[in-house]
Amino acid sequence: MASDDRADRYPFREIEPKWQRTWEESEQFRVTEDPARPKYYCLEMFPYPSGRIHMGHVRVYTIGDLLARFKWMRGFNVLHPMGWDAFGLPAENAAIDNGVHPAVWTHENIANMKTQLRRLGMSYDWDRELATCDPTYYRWEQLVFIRMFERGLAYKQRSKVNWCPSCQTILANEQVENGRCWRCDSEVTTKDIEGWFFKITDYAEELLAWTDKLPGWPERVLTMQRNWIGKSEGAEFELPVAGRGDLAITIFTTRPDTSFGMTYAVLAPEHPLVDSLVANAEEAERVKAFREEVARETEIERLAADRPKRGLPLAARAINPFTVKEIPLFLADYVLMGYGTGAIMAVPGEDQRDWDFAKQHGLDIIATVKRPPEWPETQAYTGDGVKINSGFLDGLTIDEAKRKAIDWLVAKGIGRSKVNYRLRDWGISRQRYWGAPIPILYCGTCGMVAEREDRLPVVLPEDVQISGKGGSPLAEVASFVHATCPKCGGRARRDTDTMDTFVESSWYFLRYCSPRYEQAMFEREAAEYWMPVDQYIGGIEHAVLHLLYARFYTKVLRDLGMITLDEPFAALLSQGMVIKDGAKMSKSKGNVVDPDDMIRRFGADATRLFTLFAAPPERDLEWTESGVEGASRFLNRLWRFVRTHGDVIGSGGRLPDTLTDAGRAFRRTIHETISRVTTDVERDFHFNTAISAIMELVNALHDFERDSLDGVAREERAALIREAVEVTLRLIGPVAPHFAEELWQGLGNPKGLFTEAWPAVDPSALVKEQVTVVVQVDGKVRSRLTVDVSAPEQAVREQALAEDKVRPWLDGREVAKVVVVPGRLVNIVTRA
RNA sequence: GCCGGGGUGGCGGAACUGGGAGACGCAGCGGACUUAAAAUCCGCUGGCCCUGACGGGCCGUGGGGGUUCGAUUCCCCCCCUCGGCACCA
Repeated sequence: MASDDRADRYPFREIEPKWQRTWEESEQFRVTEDPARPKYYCLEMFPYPSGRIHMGHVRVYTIGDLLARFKWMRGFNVLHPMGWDAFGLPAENAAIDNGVHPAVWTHENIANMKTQLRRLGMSYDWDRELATCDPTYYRWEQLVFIRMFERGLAYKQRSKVNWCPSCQTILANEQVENGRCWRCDSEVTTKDIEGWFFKITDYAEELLAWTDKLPGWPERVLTMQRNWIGKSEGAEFELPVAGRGDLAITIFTTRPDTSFGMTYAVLAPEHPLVDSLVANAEEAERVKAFREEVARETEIERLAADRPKRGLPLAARAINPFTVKEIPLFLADYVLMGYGTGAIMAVPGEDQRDWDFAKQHGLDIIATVKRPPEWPETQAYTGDGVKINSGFLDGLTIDEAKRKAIDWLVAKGIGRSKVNYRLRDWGISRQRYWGAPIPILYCGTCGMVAEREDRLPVVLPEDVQISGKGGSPLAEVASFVHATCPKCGGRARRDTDTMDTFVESSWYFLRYCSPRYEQAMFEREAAEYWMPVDQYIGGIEHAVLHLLYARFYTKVLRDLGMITLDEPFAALLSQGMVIKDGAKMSKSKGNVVDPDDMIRRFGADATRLFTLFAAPPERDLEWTESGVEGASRFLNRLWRFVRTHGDVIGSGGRLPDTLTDAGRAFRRTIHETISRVTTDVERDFHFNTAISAIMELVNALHDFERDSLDGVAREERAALIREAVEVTLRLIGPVAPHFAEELWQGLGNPKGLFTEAWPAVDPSALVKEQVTVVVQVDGKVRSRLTVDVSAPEQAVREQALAEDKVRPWLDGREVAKVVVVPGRLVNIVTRA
């Protein structure tokens, strides 16, 4: 037992708490703005205080800490803050289950998790810690809410919204995943109620345009956001209803060029025009039955692929304005009220859905694009081609025809070009307690009124009965609900909804810049200095949630004149999940690894080392205990080396002017390692290969120590070993900070490791006199040569051709060509 | 269906700009130390084949084609897989 207490193992249980205390007491990672130094804002997505950290947290925060410490050593002024995304449903559920108040539960969890993060040795500026449930925090988003309300960017509307029956609240579209609640996985239903929305659709075009201007973001995240915004360009125009001069159906299409092929049109079942289109009571009855049939489908059923399309023909007919022919009208479930105009022109010739529907109902199909000869008769054609059967569009390409068709619509005054987005406004009302109150009141005389800014914050009351029975618990708190009207002073009632917790996380990165500032959301100069976040790190699950909301909110703050900033996050790193036995860690699978347990058994540094080493950051990380043991073994090996060679390292002084061959080779390894680790960390985020390079250096150090006793002068040997050790400790510092700091200061270095500069590459150490050149015959390696770097190409070629191992391969063949890549290889190409 | 990742030893993963495939680590095997084990240290470790041995050959980065003196890397087609969007007109 307790084998890790043996003398040949480093005492992480002593040194880790020791250095954590020292760094904190010396306020080493406390920062202020300093225009003289380049700034680096390193931010990891802040955690929800669920109670305990998990391996996913360890992974993100380890990556962030590595970068922050690295940037410190690179001379940056580093802002590396931490805080708590403290509002949200789990706190309320805990209250319902255990009777503990959400505030109490949340603060206890924060205290726990803070202790855990400290045990990992994170370099946070704890002075900037914040919790979003604090009134001094959320008061500012209430202020912004009011300003958004005044500008129409926040509005209240009754509409069909996503409703989670289990969480008893509205969900934003982004919070519904495959028809299920993002948090509790219950099936989402729809509900027709009033709620508050942020007008994110006003920013759809800008949010989309900037996805092409964020080179530091991973492509997959940008793609997800583009898909989510879902821009489509086309035209909108009117179809007159035959015999009804008063009625026209507006449709949206991305293919106005195919208008001559429109052989029918379709309305969404719930389209408002339908009631005025029905001919008689009998038809009204059929429409009603059809609507009910469609409405019965659940969200999940609607998502199922290859459903047969349900349709109902109407007696009324429309007129295709291009052909001036009457066409049938249908209601069908494949047309959605929520997109475009809720009505389409159907072109079965060039749209597979319309084709399927037309076949089902025996409707006409007209091709308006010339098909390739081998095109099957059984499906719509969506490819390129020349327009046919299309009147004045005949002979044009699709793009030309689109433009000409739109021009024609505009000239006739019945249509226009139109851009549609899939993105919907952000529903932010939550019928729950543990969130920031919406600062709106309802007055009998003045109606809906925003709270006066000088009466903010609207504080969330603490004396609340939380039943979980539904409806906002705030509605039961008389002292909260009854207030005076900010306008007339009369009696008014407060809005009892709270804001989506994603509102708090949409600006916390700005608050970190001046977390105690009392005059505004943030101190402008501080924010202008620190923003944007230079490196943001977090999980892919927020690709279209938090990361879209935060981008939107930042643009709103900019347009409110609060800051000049277009985008909050210059670069984003989406780290992969931590998995075990091939699956995401979960209690039900029983494959959860507890960070505290790892820290207790292997120490924070070995845990950190393993999470960085086992996989590149953006990929999933398979947790293996033997891997952690390997990480621990490496640290112990280095520890033993430094401890048992103290005398050699201590006696290491200035390097002699000239080195032995062995010494020069070793020194080249040292400096090549610095170079590799630096680019791996700084440019590529290849932390795993950075660590393997350091491991190679340590291996080389052992070899050099052993092999240099003879043949290398004692001064040279000691100086090189010292250089190698000091370089290694500085390189491994950001990965295993306690370990490196202990050894570093143990060598008698007076200053802390993280106030030291990152090691610099000595270019002269990289110079090679000789290189190994591969000799190939017809692309296959047959020999290797060691030649002087300066050897002329001709000489290398001749030496290669004369090689003993090469000549047999040339026997009976003629040399056709010799390719020489200087310093790399010679390829001798032969023919019979 | 559209968009975006990815596919390399027993495993995690490496490979600059088209130039030695498999770095580093895990697991495994052999040896040293030990009464023994653990720990540690040294060595081997893609597959197939030839050789008594020293050595050597062939194959090999999802599959098929192509470009090239040379392809894990570039181009075309296909398969598998993960993620996003999706009766979105």
